[in-house]
Amino acid sequence: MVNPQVSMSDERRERVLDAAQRLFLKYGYDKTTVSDIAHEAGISKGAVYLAFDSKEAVMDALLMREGERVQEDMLARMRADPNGGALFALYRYGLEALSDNALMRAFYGRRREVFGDTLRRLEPRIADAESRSMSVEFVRHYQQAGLIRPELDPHAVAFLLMFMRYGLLTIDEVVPRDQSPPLAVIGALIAEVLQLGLAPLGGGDAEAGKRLFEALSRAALDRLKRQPAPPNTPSEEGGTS
Amino acid sequence: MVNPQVSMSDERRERVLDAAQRLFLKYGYDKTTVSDIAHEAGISKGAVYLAFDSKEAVMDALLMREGERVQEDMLARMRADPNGGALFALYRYGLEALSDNALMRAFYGRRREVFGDTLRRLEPRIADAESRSMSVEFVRHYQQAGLIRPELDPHAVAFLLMFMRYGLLTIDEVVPRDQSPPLAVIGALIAEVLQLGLAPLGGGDAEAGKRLFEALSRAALDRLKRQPAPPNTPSEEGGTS
DNA sequence: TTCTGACCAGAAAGACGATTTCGGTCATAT
DNA sequence: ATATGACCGAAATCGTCTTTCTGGTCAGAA
Repeated sequence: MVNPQVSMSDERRERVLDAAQRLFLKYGYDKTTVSDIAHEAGISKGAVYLAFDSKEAVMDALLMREGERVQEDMLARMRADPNGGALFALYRYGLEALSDNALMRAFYGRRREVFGDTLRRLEPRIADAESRSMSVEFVRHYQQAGLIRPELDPHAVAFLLMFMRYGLLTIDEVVPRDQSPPLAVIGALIAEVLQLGLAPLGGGDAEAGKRLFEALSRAALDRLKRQPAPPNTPSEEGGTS
Repeated sequence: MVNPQVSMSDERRERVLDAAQRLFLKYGYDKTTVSDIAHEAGISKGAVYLAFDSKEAVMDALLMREGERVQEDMLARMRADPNGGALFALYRYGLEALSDNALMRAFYGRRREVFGDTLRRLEPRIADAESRSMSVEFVRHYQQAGLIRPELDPHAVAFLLMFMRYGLLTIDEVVPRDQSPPLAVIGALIAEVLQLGLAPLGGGDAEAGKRLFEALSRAALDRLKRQPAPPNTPSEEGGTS
């Protein structure tokens, strides 16, 4: 069904996604119409439908693109740091990359103002992404690589990493972002605390961590890409009659 | 205005609060009527108004009572632990006490299903309670007492403690409570991580911490009690004309 | 071909009066 | 004194109808 041929409309798609991102973040998914997106992108409404099957497909493609960007960003930060493979650095860079991307921050924060009614549809994917990035399996791998102390309960550690990220990404509903300490300071502290609290004495082999993380995250992304399309959930509802 | 004489209707008040607590948690503030509360408490509606000025006053008194209970609970846990003055123990017991109180958990989690429209009115008080319990001043005191490493930025530490608690208390909107590791396990891990990550080597003087915390929390509670009534916010809205 | 914008059907958003609900009061009973 | 529950007015809810909006299509322009 999907045309394997990549036409020159790729740039068109990007512009639509750019426009959609701006408008979704500013007005929310529900209050943004397809005409608005077309106008913002400087094309006609029909052209949007040449590039995407539906409004939801625009959202999906946008999330995919931004998710990849976050991942690239995180990997770049990691590679730039000679000690970037240590758990503390990984987590820090992941958080920083996420926090720097407004759309993904809203995604993980499940902001209803931004995603509106499609949030329900996206929910499983958020949960999936969340568990993928800091799952129990992840923690086990790190324990085997000697980057997390082996005696710690991997479930508890995964949960800790999860709710810490959740808290950091969602607390700006309560404390405005500009009243919090700068992200770099927070990131550094989180990194330090996790390093001291979870890593073995000496911090483990940072290079091994770097390789491990790169492999794991690539594999996860590929798996995601291979998944063809998000299952349609036509808000099934009804009695038992 | 408040009658200084404590009548025997104190038990009546308690029963009303018990009833209100059950109903608020089960049906939410909006869907619970004063008649419902009266019925659940086994008295008439008029009697409710003999004990409280308004429905909002019931909510306020309930939150005050449960807040005190949480504090008592936390202090009890702390006192029971010979090492309870260490930062890690304090934070852990605070979280556990909070998590064990359904109403206060909903309060800190800003659950709209529970608090309904009054949530807006309560919001400042939540923020106040939040900052009170883990404020920058708090952290500074602990640094002076040698329980938190002095070189750490107190703002960052306070923010870390804040968003961690926020994340833990609110993540069960996403991950059902019964799918998370048991609170005791999480509490222990949090304690361990914070101890290793924030405390100086050796952990500092637990006794001093215990005394300090008790004093600080008592003072905070007293200050709160002295505050007469929450300011009425009649949802002011309108232009600048 | 490539793209446009008028067009459509179904959904959502008002309009609005009738009806019900609910916080709060008070005359009355105990 | 203490407590009750019928009562009140404001506000919310409901039901119904009308109007507007909006995702998606398609005949035709470029």
